[in-house]
Amino acid sequence: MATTTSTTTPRERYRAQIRAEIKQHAWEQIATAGASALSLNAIAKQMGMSGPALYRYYLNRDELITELIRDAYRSLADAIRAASGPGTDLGVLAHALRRWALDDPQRYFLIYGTPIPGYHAPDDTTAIADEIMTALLDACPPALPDAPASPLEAHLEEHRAWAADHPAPAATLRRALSFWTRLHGVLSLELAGHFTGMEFDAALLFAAELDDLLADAGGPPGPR
Amino acid sequence: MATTTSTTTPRERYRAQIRAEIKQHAWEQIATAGASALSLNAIAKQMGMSGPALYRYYLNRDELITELIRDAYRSLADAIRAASGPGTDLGVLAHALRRWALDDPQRYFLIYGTPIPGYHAPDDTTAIADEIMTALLDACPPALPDAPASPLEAHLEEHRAWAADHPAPAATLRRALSFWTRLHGVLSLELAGHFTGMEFDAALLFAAELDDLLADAGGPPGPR
DNA sequence: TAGCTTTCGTGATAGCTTCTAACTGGAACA
DNA sequence: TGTTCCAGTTAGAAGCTATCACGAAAGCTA
Repeated sequence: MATTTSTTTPRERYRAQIRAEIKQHAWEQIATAGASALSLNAIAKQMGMSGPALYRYYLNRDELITELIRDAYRSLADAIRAASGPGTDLGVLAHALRRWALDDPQRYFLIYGTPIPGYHAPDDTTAIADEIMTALLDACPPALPDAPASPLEAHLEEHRAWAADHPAPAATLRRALSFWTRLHGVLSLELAGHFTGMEFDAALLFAAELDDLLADAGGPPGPR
Repeated sequence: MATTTSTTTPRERYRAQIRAEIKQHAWEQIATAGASALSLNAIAKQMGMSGPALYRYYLNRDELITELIRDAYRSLADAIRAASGPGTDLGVLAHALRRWALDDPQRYFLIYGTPIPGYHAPDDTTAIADEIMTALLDACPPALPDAPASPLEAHLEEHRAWAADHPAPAATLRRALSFWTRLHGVLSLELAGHFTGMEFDAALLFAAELDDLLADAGGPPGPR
């Protein structure tokens, strides 16, 4: 039996484990009380040690939250990539997104929720966001060549730096943006509970919006 | 010159003025640092009095925030109503919504941002939400009678308690929901800064989404 | 006008938070 | 077997929410 000889020192392994344990408790707190209620002190007590001990592992509360945001982004990108493939369409991606969001709403809001005015997301999250956008563009069906370019598409033709390394035409960029904003619109309101008073099934609204997005690709009229 | 004889006592008037002043400082704090950073202590100091004094005017921090949420809802409803009228279409409403949102992003997020798991919005906000939804339904163009009913519309036909006092058909309800979720999707991501990296103009995306919503009403194909 | 009552603002205090500083004990390493 | 490094401790500063008891001021009423 080959015990995997790691290149890390015992101290490093211990450190990594404690850091992971801290994050796990942090996620539990966030899921039940939201990110604003996250308390380093409470985490320390749950782990059976005194408050200041955690500062050996995270510089401060912000650094921990930043890492949680990074992990959330990473997790979303993984979920999207797991659903992506050579023949995937937007529908598969959409349902992967929805399942990921419903799986832990507060994790979703950590990325797409209320921004803190002063706070800036770490740089590597933009790389992950790019990765997600690329998967999205890949899944977009090829645009119809005969459709007239809208003002937005003309604008995107000249402002496509965010998709510079993707060959998709402006019509596809616009489709990807609509996919993103429309599904986020439904998901965000659903997760925030804005539909609770009304008795309809948010899943059907999500599906209908998705249908519209897919229908606009093929030939038929699309609206209803 | 008739000095308006008010029915309120001096004490009540003073109280109302201080409460308003507190709220004003609260809005400033929220605009610059977000709602989670709102500090009663800091407000008291800004007003030149000691911390506990504020508890004469608001039971606690939550009650102040609740009132701010109520005011935000009220303000949104007023903005929508001001834009509404006998002949208004969805476009006018959409731009009123967008202007209101851009005017104070944190106020928008106070309503539509990350929900606090434990917190429940006050009951009267649902009444205001209904008012907004009614204005929205009123502005929706009459649905085409020949369009086939989608699964969502069939579902809405049976779950329309939230629009019980409005004669609009299911197709219109679906249109209103799409209007809400799509525009919120664009606005929310724009205000949260998720478009900042990409260089395109969010206003054009908003306009394009609005065009799609309006086009689906009239006859022509709609997509592009 | 005089006195009573209500209410406003204060300082003190408890308990929570983040975060720093100094110290101790033990594990890893040479 | 030392020596070094680091984890975790307690103490403490500064901030927060929130409660309490007190004094003072303002309004209401006789």
